[in-house]
Amino acid sequence: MTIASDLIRGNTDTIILASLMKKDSYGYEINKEISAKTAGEYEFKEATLYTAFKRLEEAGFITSYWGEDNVTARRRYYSITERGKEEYINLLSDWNRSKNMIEKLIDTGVMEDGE
Amino acid sequence: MTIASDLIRGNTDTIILASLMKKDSYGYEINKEISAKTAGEYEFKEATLYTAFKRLEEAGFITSYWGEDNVTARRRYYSITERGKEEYINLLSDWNRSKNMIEKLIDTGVMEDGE
DNA sequence: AAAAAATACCTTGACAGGCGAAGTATATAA
DNA sequence: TTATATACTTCGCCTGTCAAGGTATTTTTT
Repeated sequence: MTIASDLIRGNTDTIILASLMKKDSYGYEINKEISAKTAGEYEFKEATLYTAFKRLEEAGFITSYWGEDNVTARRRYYSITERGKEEYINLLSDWNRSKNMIEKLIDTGVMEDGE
Repeated sequence: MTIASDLIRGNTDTIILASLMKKDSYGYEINKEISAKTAGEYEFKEATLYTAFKRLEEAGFITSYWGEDNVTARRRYYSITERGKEEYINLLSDWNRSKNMIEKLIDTGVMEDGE
């Protein structure tokens, strides 16, 4: 069962920023964390992920730096900025509001909760 | 406060089908119902709404017919099909799964519930 | 030693859905 | 008579996703 990407779409940035709220990280690792948290059910497509990084950096919500020489391939680390933290809070609030709205609009009582 | 359309995007069809689960209806009316249910917070843009009708009809999830001559302007009524009802159930289930996934991924504990 | 897989990043071009803008047509309210 | 409400339609732009392809290094397997 695949998750329709249009359902995740509006939350891409929020997911990335949420991850960076905890610690600096890089694309590959963020994706693996998402995969782990969702028991392998979800992961960004690479093009989507790196496009999102670019978008977020241009908007000033994250900054990036090359990781120290490490054992494996080179890594570009991302760090959330103050403005990014504010944005994350705003996006969370947007999600909560839209979630409630959607629930109000799509419920017809035909489905059990949690189904 | 506007709702980001990317947060609604994946639910456009679900919202329309949910409305048609209750009774046949037409574009303008569906939009007014949505506006009422959300206390004026949301409404589809016309182009979005009519594009969605076309998409749903081509997919066989709804059918349409012109309303009887009425007092105001002509109305194209839409009716949900059996396949449309199945699709609605599937979309509801998709929503529930993705909603849970998203919550798992965006929560960092910084925000109170319902905020 | 060679091949394959894992780690890690990047870019291009196509596609789909949302939507601003503009248009059509009728009825009612000011 | 002018504006507003009702009601639908189409065109073209914009944005985000993603298939496909590429680069480079390290580790594991054969």
